[in-house]
Amino acid sequence: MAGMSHQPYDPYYLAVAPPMQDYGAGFAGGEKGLINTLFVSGLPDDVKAREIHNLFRRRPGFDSCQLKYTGRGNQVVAFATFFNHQSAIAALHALNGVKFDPQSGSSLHIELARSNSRRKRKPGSGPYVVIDNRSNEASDAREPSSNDDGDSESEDPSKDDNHESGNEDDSETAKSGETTGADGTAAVENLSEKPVDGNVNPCSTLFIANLGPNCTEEELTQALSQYAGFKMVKIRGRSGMPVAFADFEEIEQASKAMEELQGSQLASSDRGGMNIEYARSKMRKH
DNA sequence: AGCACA
Repeated sequence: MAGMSHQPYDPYYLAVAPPMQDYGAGFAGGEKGLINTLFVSGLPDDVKAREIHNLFRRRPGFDSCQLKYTGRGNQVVAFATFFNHQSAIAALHALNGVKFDPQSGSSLHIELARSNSRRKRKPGSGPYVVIDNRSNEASDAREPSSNDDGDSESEDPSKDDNHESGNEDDSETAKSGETTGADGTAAVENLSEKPVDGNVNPCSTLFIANLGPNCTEEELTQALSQYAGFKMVKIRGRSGMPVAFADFEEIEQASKAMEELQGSQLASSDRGGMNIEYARSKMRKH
């Protein structure tokens, strides 16, 4: 967990926010000037804010979202805000193009928002909010901003109030084992304990499983190339359950990619999100 | 849970 100093960057996506807004100290964003909000369209007009929230809530670095009835026709759009730019990008790649409603066949179109959501996360407000600009229709779509998420999983609303800046790993890093001292010293040696991430030894090659049958190396490259140090990805075992190996220059870079892409779903996937682990051995040089 | 290429 120690000093990873540089952020990966991707020239395609380094969108810079217009300077006219104030990113004050209370703003949820990390790196100032970078877009960390996604604009979501292609939603069915009966979409609920809860659904949007469920769509994004598991993405690493997710902060909050809002559903907006534009008032133009029945168009509905949504904004999802993340704690930093890269998390937003990762979620974009993970969810762009996925079928949102199998019945209607509508698929999501996700892009970076033109500007960041300025909405501060107030202590009282829920994880999602609805803005209804429709003119005269019945206000049947009001959503309480409380937790009626549908599926109840372990969620702890009490710990996501204060992400001000630079949260490299705001996720659950140390959960099993009290080796992380409150004094800041993280003693990471506990011999009689299985690795925290359920994984083996760190490796600069990643093993990626739970891919859909028609996942391509191109698609994976799309998602992976946003991370610094990415070299290449290879798909193996095309029969039934394809897996992939993604090679990075450095272990730290592989770790970063794994953290952020863990569980994210590719557009091609017909199952859940990717399952990423360190590979057992480094990809051989080509 | 599924880890290849040489």
